[in-house]
Order: sequence, then structure tokens, then C-alpha cells
Amino acid sequence: MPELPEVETVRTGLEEALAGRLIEKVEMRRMSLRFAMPEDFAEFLTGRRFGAFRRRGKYLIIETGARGHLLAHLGMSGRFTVIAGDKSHAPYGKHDHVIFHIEGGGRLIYTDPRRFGVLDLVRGDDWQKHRLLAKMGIEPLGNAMNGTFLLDRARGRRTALKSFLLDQRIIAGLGNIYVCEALYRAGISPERPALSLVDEVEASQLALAIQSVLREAIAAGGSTLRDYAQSNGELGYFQHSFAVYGRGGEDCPAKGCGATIVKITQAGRSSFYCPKCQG
DNA sequence: CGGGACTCCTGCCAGC
DNA sequence: TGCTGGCAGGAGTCCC
Repeated sequence: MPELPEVETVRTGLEEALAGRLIEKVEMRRMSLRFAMPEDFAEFLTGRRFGAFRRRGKYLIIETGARGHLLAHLGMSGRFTVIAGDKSHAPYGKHDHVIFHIEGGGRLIYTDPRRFGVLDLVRGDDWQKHRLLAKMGIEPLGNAMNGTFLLDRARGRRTALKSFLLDQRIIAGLGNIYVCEALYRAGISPERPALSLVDEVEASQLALAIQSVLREAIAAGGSTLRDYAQSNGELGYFQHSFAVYGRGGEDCPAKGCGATIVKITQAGRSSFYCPKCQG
């Protein structure tokens, strides 16, 4: 499940492989993912060059020529694969939906079995006004994401902190895994209502926990990327090791804690936490 | 407006 | 062995 760190890792990899390269042809093996792609998707991108590679939350905004951008979201199972021009390749898989043919014979393949992902165009330079980006919250790694911000936004909200942090209109880029990890690191229960966040010290700790968890994951992805890309060109999701996520029934990793990690369901999603460390 | 349920889709795995 | 049911999850959309 690509969250911000995975998307950032993909962004870096695509930028290294594709910046400045010409798109010679776009092959559509499917015209619809989560949403229908524009009719002229392939035509619009053909003959353009990849420019800047940006990220906003979990979205990639890839500049393609003048006044045009490719907007991409990996959803749950989306992947980009870069294939070098001098490499032969197996036949396309059934979930390879869009193939960008790059000058020199290379390819960029978008694969997405569950099709929860998004590919769309931005016509013009105002990508921030795209309907999927317009209402997004702040970037969690920016200076604006601090204890004061969290206190302010949590005020009066009865929803659980878990759901609060998953809300992309508040903070853009957190998903189920890193919310669980950040709450564990901050020592805060996912079940507490957001409005219970009133202590400035605690709110700052949560803000710092979110940022450190994300930074570490990005660093881990970056170090993995080179080897990963060499072997098969896939730029996607890397399984890191987590303190609590996916560890229901195991011992809490905190020294001397001895409690067992619990798995609960909140808003239809699994949460993992330590009932002793997280109050 | 807030908050929750529903929905899209397929791979995977446990259980029979 | 093969089928089935449950689960996983990002996030837009709908409804109360």
C-alpha cells in the first residue's frame, strides 16, 4: 500500500530514469482505472517530454512538456516499471494498463491489478487546482505540520485519532501503516477521539513522530531503490519492518513492556497498537 | 458540516 | 484438489 514514503521513492526513481526523455507513443490497454481516462490521453502526451517530477500527498504530478502534466495515483496496487531500451521484455501482463514508449526503445509501464489507481491529465500549469488535489491538506513533512496545527484541526472533532490522521484533507500522504506506526511512536492510542488532543507537548510529540516515521521510511526506500530498480525496473512499494503494523499477537517491541500488540478494526480498517505503551 | 458506510477490484490465504 | 468466503486497503461518493 503505497503511502507517502513509497510514492516519494517512486518519484525519485522515475525522475532519475525519465527526466527529459521524449514520449514517442502511449499504448492504452485499458481506458479506465478508478476513473475513466480522458479520450485524448494518449494523443495529449505523445510527443511531449518528461519534465519535473512532483509529489503531492500520495499523488505524482509529472510535468509533460509545456502546459501539461500527467497526474498519477498508485491506489492500493499500482506500480510503475521502467524497462531500458536495450532489454527484451516478456509479453505484457494482464494488469499492465498503460505503456509509455520512450525514445530509444525504453518503456514505462503502469500496472495495477486492483485498479484503484488514477491516471489523469492536467491541461495547463495549474495542477494544484485539479479536482483531486484542490482540497488536500498540508504536507506532513512541511514546517506547517506541527503540534499547533494538529491541536487546531483536532479541536471539536469527535472522530478517532486514527481516522483523523488518515483524512487526506487534513494531512496529505498518511495511510493505514504509517498512522499506526506514528501513533505507536508517540505513545497515543488510535481509539482516542481527536478532540482529546489538547496538550501541546503531546501534540508536538505526535507531529514529530509522524515526521520521523515518514523520513525513516523514505530513507529506507531510497537505499533499496537502486538494487530494486536494477533487478527488474519496478518502482513501487517496499516492505519495511514495522513496530506494530501487522504484528497483532506479538510482543510489543518496547524494552521491558511485555504487553501484546492488539489488532482492532476502526472505520473498516485494521489498527495495531500496544495497549500498555499507547494511552 | 461531521462522520460513517459503501463501493470500486483482484490476489491471497484459511478452511472445508 | 478445488471451491468459497473473508480480508486487505485509498479515497471518492453518498446518505443521515
